[in-house]
Amino acid sequence: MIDAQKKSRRASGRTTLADVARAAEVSPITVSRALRGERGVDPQLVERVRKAVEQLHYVPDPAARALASQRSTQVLVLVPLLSNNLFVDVLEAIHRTLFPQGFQPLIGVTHYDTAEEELLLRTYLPMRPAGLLVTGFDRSEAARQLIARSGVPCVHMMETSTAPNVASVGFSQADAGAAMTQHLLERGYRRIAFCAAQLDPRVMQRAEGYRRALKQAGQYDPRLELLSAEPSSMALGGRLFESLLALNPDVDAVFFCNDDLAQGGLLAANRLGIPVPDRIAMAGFNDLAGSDQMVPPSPPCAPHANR
Amino acid sequence: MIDAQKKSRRASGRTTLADVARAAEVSPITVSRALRGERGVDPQLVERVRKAVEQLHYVPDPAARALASQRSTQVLVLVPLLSNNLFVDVLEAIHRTLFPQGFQPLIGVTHYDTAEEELLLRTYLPMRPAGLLVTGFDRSEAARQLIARSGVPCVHMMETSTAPNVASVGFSQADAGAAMTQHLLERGYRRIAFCAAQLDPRVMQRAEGYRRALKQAGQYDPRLELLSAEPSSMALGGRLFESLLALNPDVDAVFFCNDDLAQGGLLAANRLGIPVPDRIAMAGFNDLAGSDQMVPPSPPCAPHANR
DNA sequence: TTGTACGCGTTATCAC
DNA sequence: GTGATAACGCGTACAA
Repeated sequence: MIDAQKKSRRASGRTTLADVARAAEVSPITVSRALRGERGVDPQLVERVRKAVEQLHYVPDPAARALASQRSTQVLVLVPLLSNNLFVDVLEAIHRTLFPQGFQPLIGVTHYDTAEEELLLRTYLPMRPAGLLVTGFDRSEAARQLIARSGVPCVHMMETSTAPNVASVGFSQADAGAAMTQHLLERGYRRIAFCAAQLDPRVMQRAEGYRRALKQAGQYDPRLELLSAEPSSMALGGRLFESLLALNPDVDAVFFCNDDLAQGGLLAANRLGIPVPDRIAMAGFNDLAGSDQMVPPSPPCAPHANR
Repeated sequence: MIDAQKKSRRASGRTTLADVARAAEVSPITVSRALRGERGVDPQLVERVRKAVEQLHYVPDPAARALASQRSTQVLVLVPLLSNNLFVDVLEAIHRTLFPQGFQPLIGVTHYDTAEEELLLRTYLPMRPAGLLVTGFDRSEAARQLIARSGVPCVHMMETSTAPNVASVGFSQADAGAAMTQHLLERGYRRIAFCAAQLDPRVMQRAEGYRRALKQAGQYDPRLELLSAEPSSMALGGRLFESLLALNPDVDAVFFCNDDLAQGGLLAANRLGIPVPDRIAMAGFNDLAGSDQMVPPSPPCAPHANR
């Protein structure tokens, strides 16, 4: 039994890079380079390494990697909710993109709470994720500094920014809100209400777009805005719709800030025997599951990107 | 400039345990013990350490911890889907329990695909998670062995097992399916259909319970079972319902294996002008969001546990 | 292109 | 109860 066989007191039993190196008769660093696909390694050695890896069933240790390189392969992704399918779709797309490249999404849920987001950042940033994806720009100053000082590359999702050194991917929520309102105006509706819940920044930006479009058309009436800070739900959509009708009997269209509210509003209208869209038109947002099953159904949307 | 100050070529700039040890004038291992709340450390030293940690803004390095201890603080959680709110609720409950205890859920989505689950295990088990939560018992033999050989403590969710050395938390899906069917029988329904999608193990177990109850009552008719391997959705629920009526005009009740199917079936009935439950009764499963907004609404459920 | 030497930051082991 | 020492498994820096 030679030296290489002597057992350490702490042996984890794990096959290590050094084991592979011995088997392939190269130095450990060559194995490391070969495994990470670093170029500039003799193809013959790469092949020797590959065989040794296979024979020994070698699997790299992520913790040792992270410690030595100061970077893990996890990508921290912070979303407000999982109960809104919009974010589930986003997470699926992120996984489909990252995972095959050797990165793993690490999901954190903020519940639209900046304090919770801050806590998640404090917990996960020390893991030195390879990247960070956050939702929108609404966060605590402390969170902003945590991100900046961590040095972890950060991309903002679901909103856009033109600020320098800020990466973002999304669309203008305000423009989208204005476009929806404009569409209703073009269909001939004049008393267009806006029903919203959650009141997160993106909802408020859509509200801003709604106002902009109506003011431009000279049709803006603040009484037609019904905002609730409650979490969005079908039940709330129904209640908002009933309140709206009671407060403004002359309303002829409703722009719900999210599809679940719209679904609830539509079901309430069905219950109350109010014809849609003859008596009142309804518009939703985000094309959530089930909207195509309503009575009347929402029109088909263009297929989502990145599906 | 003394020895302790000499800069390594690779200084990461990070404050380390050793820094804290110097500041608190104790050895590194004492800091380590104090921070992990190991008992048997002099309270005065613990306090000195606490102060030094605060002054230096020390944050432990998870990678170094994981490497030295062979255990991370992440808990791998594998669920089939995020688009079913049932699993989102489960994940929320898991987070609420683990996170305050210093563990972080690491979410993986299998899409009911055993190959995908296996790949996730191969990717994440090398991170040496502190624990593993998987959904049900339906997995590849390779996956089973990966789990067993990893030595990571594993709990199975959503189903139960009496096998030795198997930890599980859940209820009997078969018994639940039988109970639902029994309830419909007791209400006087006789031609009770079962509409299912996805056909994952838990759905099939509920189907088994459905059959058991009907056979026992002498009312079982295989023609009343409508199973589709498609993913569950409201749209599919509507289609299944329409097929069911066309194939079995005498059906007087439907047990949908999941609430989204039931919602779709109910909306289809509304569209077709079929009175529910007068012409046909409907039952769903899992109490998903929105079921209380249907026409007629689902009766209120007991509050979920662990909320 | 390949290798040597060492550091990454922490915890296990064992002695005191 | 506390500490010295040596891992843990890999990547960086620099030399050859």
